[in-house]
Amino acid sequence: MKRLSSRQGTKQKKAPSRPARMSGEERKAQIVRVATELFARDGFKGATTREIARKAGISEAVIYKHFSRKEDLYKAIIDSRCTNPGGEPRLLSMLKGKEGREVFVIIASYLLEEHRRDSSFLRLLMYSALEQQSLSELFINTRGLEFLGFLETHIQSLIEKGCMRGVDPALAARAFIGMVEHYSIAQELYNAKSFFSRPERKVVEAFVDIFLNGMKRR
Amino acid sequence: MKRLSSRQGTKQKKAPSRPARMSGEERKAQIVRVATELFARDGFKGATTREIARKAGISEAVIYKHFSRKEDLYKAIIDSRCTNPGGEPRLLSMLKGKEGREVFVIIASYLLEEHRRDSSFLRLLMYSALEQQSLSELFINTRGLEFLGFLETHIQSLIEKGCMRGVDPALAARAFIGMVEHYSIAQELYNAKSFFSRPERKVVEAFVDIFLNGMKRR
DNA sequence: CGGAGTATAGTAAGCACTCACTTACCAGGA
DNA sequence: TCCTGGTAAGTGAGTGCTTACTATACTCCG
Repeated sequence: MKRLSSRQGTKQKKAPSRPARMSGEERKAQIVRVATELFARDGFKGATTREIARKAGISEAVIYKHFSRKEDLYKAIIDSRCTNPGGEPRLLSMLKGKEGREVFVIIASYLLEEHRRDSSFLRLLMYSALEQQSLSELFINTRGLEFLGFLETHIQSLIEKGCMRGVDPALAARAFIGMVEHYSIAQELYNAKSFFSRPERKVVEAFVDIFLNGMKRR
Repeated sequence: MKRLSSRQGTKQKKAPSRPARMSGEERKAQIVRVATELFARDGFKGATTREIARKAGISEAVIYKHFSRKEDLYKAIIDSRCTNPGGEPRLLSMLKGKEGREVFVIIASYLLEEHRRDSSFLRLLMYSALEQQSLSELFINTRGLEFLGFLETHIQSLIEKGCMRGVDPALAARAFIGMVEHYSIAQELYNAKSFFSRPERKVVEAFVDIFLNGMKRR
């Protein structure tokens, strides 16, 4: 009886009994997707396997078929974030061949846009740092420091070429990233999606403007 | 059975059983102090009443004599932080009568020093924002936005006087606070107490220098 | 004595994680 | 075409532990 043959053709999810059967890899990816959302919202400790399961429409046991511990699931999320092709590599390729002001505009736009598009990354980052996950180092190194280093080198060479003043390039890089990233962080910190909204382009212009002018030789 | 009568007669404190007796207010303040540390370390959800009690050398029940719910304890912490006299009022009084470059130096020094002295505040702030505590608004408003506003007004007047370029003063204020505050936040985010350490004075000089030069009229 | 301060010993609910079991699906022989 | 067994995918009902929070009795001091 109860042949579920109908499911195949129709996409209706009215039957609450069993979820759509999935291949292992599909399911695994789905779990990671749901878990990302919840870890970003509630942190590692705050997110529960129960809710992840519920939101994925499966039982908790399925999670443990794919990930032997909650921590493994977290690790999988970080891996997927660090190796995903939409990340730093994209930025670095965008920067290829660019010079002068445009470099800074691209970096600033990238950071702002990236965060607006997907605030979960920043939240994951902040949580992982606060919770002192040992895993957070991986996170930090691949997504945090890498291009701070790039910027530092870039500024260093501009100073050597005489285009910029002799400010400590590491500090200068931090100053620039700080202006831009703090703008995004503050939207989370002050949960103020609205309290301070300017067109993204205007924000970028102002920051790049202040920074480049500030670094200009007299 | 197990009559603990032995304790009664002797006054020796070799028995680790009972803590020093305290007055209600003393005990309350002590609990808040310990709890602040743990909430800052682990967040609201992560911190447990059990550990707070253990670290204060008392039983959980004592906590609940003073605070009817865990949330009340959290609220007490925030109150104590917001009304504490070492906060914004101190900064604003330091700024009184100051002008020009010095204003920015004072603000930057204040932020850096404040955080170095007590990083738990920044952690509390970040946690309360991430965990979407309804209480965080109080936190934010009294300690976050207030002097962002002050800075904005100050910059506005400098622009009107013709000392600075006509950049959106709100954006300029954010840029400056961003540079400075991000420096502190990054020490938590990248848990890099060491990876990037410059003398505080140098950091302040560099940031103020870049910012003021960037805002100068041509 | 009375009451503030404290401990012991709970409670019910929630947590990560497990296990014995059921279902859906596919391959291949009749 | 239908039957059948192997297996991956999924489950419900746990386990033992931890959580926030409580009921109640004991101890000290004014």
